[in-house]
Amino acid sequence: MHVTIIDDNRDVLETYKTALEGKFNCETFHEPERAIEFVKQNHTDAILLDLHIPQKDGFQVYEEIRRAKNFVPILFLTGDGTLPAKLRGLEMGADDFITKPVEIEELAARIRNRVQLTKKNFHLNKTIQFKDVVIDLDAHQVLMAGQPVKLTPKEYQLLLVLAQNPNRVIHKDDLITMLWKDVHVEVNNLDTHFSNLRRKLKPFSNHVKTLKNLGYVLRI
Amino acid sequence: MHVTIIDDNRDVLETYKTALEGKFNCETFHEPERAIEFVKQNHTDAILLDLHIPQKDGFQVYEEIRRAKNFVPILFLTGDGTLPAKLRGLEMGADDFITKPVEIEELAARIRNRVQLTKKNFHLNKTIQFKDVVIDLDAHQVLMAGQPVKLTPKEYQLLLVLAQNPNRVIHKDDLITMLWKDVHVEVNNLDTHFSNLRRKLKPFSNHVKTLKNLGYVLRI
DNA sequence: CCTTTTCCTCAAGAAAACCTTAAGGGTTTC
DNA sequence: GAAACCCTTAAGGTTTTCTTGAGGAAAAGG
Repeated sequence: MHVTIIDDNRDVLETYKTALEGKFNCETFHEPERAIEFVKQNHTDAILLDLHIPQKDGFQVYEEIRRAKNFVPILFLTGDGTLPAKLRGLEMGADDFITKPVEIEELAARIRNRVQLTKKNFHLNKTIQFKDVVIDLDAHQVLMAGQPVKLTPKEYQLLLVLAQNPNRVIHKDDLITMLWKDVHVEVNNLDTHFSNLRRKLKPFSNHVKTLKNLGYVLRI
Repeated sequence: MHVTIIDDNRDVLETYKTALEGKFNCETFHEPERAIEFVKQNHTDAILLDLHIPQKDGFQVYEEIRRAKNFVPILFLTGDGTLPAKLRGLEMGADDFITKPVEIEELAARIRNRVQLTKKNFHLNKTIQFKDVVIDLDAHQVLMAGQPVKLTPKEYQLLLVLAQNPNRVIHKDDLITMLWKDVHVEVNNLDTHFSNLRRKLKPFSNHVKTLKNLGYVLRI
């Protein structure tokens, strides 16, 4: 199981890393930017996030990661156990809010707990079905009326992101970040792929809605 | 939101009930059997479960409820903060393990957090509701009596600001600042958007009141 | 009751965002 | 080396949304 730990204090980072090393594979970061970049591009089962990191506000880091990976468990682990901080963290949808000091065993248990619960729920949506359209997330395949639809990688990625977040608007910027990382492309590029996707997905394509100035959403 | 609280100590039960009463609809039980029966037959958004209840082991109660309702959030709330208890509770898949004493605000936040996460996993969105109008924040969609209402971005923003501050007058200048930042626009522009919004929201629109020389307010 | 101010509605032009098509350049496959 | 496939960009057309001004209605204040 892979756990990503983010904390500005290298000593603390090292402490937790060694303590958890036997139980998980740990990746540690003391620069939030690096961490965000890593998390976007690699799989991780859970993220341990300290609130007080210098360059960026911890809550802000949370938001960025959450936008990129909607379902990964993010646990706040912090020395700031004040009520307002807790309330805000929980309010934002953090998967846990753990105040230091904490026993390593409990910390590990809470991480495992979160990963376990996420998995339990995730298996609910391995395939997305609507009318005669089946999106099989595992098989990387889309079926319409039983017939496979041939999508290019970019088209499939787009559909996948939307399908994993049905009825949730995904911003154009986020889509571009997810598909192209840091490479700059024209916004129109995205439009073109959507155009092609819609053509191939007709008549299902009227479920792929555009929200002007915002982004796209899969309405089911 | 409905919360079911289970604790053998009636005083404690009463304490938490009154403390949470303003925030949730609470059902309290000091006999686990009754609680299990109730939970099986009624809807509840979350369950607060004390470990040390006499007739039955708390973990056992947990298992029974979990079997009956696989996805309802169950939070252990207990005075027994020993590590083994915590580990066991988390290991079993409890949604949280809270050690008394705990501030009511945090408790409430943790309950809300768990309910929210459960919704998210079932792809249920954050919403604001007034009468038969539902504002779906994730989908950026407004429903009236179940029917979608097509709003332009500006209209949606206006409605959202008012809905997030119900019964509070928002000054025109503030609205303009929120929607246009530093760009200068005629005040009439705002009026026009409100006019369009009201037309689309009829008959709900009589809740959108104008206060001359002050601003607008959403009266509920 | 009249004046002034503020607000509402309508209509039309302007602006912005979006969609589609087509063409060129990579890359992979045969 | 050719063909097929995919990605990217530009350009033009289309649609949607924004903005403004004007006239009338409603409220406020004397």
